[in-house]
Amino acid sequence: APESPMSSSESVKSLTELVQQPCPTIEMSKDGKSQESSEPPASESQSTTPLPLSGHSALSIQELVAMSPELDTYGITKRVKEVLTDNNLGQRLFGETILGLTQGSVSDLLARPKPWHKLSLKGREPFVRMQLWLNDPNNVEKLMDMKRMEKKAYMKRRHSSVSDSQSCESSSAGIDYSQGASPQPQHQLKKPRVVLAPEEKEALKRAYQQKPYPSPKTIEELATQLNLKTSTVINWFHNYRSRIRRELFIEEIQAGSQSQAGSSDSPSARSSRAAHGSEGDSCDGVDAEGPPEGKPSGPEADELSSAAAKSQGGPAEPAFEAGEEALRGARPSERAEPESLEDTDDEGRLRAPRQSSPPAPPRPGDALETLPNSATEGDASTSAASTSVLTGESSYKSKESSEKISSVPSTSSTPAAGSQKANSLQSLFGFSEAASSRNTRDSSLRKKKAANLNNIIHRLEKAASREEAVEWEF
DNA sequence: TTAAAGTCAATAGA
DNA sequence: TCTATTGACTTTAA
Repeated sequence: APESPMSSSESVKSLTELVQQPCPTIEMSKDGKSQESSEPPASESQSTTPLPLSGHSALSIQELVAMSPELDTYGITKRVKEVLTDNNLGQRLFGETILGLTQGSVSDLLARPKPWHKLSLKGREPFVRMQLWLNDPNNVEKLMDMKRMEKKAYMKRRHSSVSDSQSCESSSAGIDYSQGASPQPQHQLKKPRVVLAPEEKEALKRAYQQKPYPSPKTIEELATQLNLKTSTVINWFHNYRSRIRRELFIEEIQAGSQSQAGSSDSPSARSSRAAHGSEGDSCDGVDAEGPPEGKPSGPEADELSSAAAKSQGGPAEPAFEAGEEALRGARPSERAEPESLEDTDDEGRLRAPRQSSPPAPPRPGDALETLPNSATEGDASTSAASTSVLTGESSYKSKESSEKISSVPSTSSTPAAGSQKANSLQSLFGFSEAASSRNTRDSSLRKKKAANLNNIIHRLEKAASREEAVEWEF
């Protein structure tokens, strides 16, 4: 990001002006996909930002991001969701035209926003775009227009293709057809998507509980036992770790916002929260937040924690047993000897489901639950420190910041709004509603944090083994 | 080099 | 048709 030579106050001002701009023009990007551009962060060229900045474009989006005050990502997504649903606008349209992201990414982003201070510059971009969009008084109209245009274009296309039977337009279509028609031609242009069986996921989760950062050897073993590609196992761990991390973030955010009792939730926002809350796990077993209304450990209960519990050597769990059975039948995977699948330390308790040893494996891990939740506590201070004059972006925030900070220090550093500058930005980046109030599920959160802590421990151990001298910060 | 962060895009389910 | 999930890939950061 371009470091701005401006003083903070100047940047506040310009940013304020910038974002407040009603935005007379929206040069719609021809196409949402702008990602590739990977413009150099320092680039001044405005042309590098194909998406509508919804405001004047003296600055590139990168610059905007760089000088943006801390934004309440959760509040922003909440509002965006409201606006979209209220106006019957889809994520795809919104994502492609406003954010330059695909539908899936948008869905993910809206459902699980990371706290601002946890985001990289790149990661902040969509939030800045969303904020700008929210501030644009004509945002909905514009999107509606887009929608209409798309529809029209679609109709037109369909029309022409109908009348002009032979060419179903688009060269790409040809590929698809040939692909579908003749299996032969190009051997899979695309490799088929791997879909892990529930049992495989279970096994991987248990492995994760045992070792969030498995050694290459362990990965190899897992892959062999589950009959998966090594890369699949590696990817799974990467994904799982990062998704667990995110779950923790939102847990904290929610815990924080609810602990300060915000009953002013708007219905739609509430419903959306509830919706994904009840969904349970978003990262497949990571459990977005476990049971919505405090069901302690039902079938839907926090998977992460239950996984931890499971891995603790608790009694065999029915579901799991079933899973093993399924795996046994489903996978022809010739499992190695009934030995510990893990090269794991001492206990080597983890076992992937295998034919030879159907009974539930002992599961280590429960102890985690009792661990202090220091897991993510680290950045509270740093983020707070990073909070600049620019902060104080939201009334919503400022209203709760103090409590939030005390209740959930690690969530998102919340600036204490106060200065005039902050106020001016409040109007800019202000959020109209209070945080949604939700029932806390402390234990769930605790468990997750414990898992995270476990994760950290692994890293510490790893680092220690490398004999690194480090100053640990937590 | 490795892990994290950020996305894509295929899919499933509503 | 829309949203959510998730394996894989790309980029970024350490």
